[in-house]
Amino acid sequence: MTDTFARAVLEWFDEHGRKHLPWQQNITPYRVWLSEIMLQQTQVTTVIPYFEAFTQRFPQVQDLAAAPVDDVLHLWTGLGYYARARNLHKCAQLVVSEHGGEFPDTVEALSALPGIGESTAGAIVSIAFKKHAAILDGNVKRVLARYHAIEGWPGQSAPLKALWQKARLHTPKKRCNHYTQAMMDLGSMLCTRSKPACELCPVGDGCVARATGRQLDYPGKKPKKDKPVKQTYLLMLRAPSGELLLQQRPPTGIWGGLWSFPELALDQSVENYCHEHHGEALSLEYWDSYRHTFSHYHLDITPVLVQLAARGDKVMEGGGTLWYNVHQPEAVGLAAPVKRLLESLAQLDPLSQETL
DNA sequence: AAGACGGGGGC
DNA sequence: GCCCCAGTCTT
Repeated sequence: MTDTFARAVLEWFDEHGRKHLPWQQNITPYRVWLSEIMLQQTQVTTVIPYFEAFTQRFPQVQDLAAAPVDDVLHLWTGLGYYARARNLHKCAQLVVSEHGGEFPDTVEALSALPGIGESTAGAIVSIAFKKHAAILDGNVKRVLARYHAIEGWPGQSAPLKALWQKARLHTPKKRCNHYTQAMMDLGSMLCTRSKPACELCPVGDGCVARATGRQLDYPGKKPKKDKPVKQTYLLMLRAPSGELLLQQRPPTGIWGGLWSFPELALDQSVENYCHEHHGEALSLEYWDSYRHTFSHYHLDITPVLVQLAARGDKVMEGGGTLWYNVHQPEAVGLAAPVKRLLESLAQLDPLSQETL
């Protein structure tokens, strides 16, 4: 029997829910999976153009599995959390090699794949396979925390466990796909973080937070920590041809697998570094510093444009380095600040397109 | 259980 | 500026 909560949510969905998002058309497990991975910690309006680009470039999971990981990171550039892109690629390869190119249809099997946790698995099972499974993403957490007045920050295990219990309790066996979509819509359209539209809410009557006027107290906030500040030079080493030296970052950590400018700690001498690794520098241009903030620290970046006298043979070609022509860009993943700097350099140096 | 992991948008 | 977002993985 469908409980009254689910029934009210479904009724609201029929009238007001979103049904025209790109991944809601031509629904397949591949498209649902791709959208769910992109939507992890990322908002719908940001995701849409990336989803379109990916489905155009990789229409089937086999296309994604067969692509070089650099192509995947290139298309992912700007979305953030780049481990998602690496896991996406690995997952596609596993679906092809271990599952015959078809996504499994159980939470257990899906959760075993890289990048898919219990909530994403539940979303795929319910939306793509139309089977019974619960989800618990940021929207559902907010709706349920308010409705049931669940105290505490969901990053802690007790509140999280309580929220999962309520999520499973309310998830109906019938129309589970619509219910899953409906809860996400409810959270993003009505039960918003700062100005919930409780008067329009289909479950407002039973909501404890509304009854007590404490909507904004739920869900509990993450305890804040001071973010440390790190500082770095980003060296834009320019060859006589105008090309810029990029290095590939290690697969894990900040900007994992992306291509970036060589970094240098602020207490190091740019002059010495350049001379040791790249020979004579004709000029050094220190650009204005700016702050790039991550979820857990601030990075104060000082870009330095270095005009090299020669490309230099101390840098090996391939094996983690490349010379990047801003007018003939390689299909590689770039961290957002690096992409912006390269765009500035392209503006600065319109002549170099004649050099190739 | 806690920390790591991006970038963008709302306010 | 600060906060949060269609979470997952590692330690």
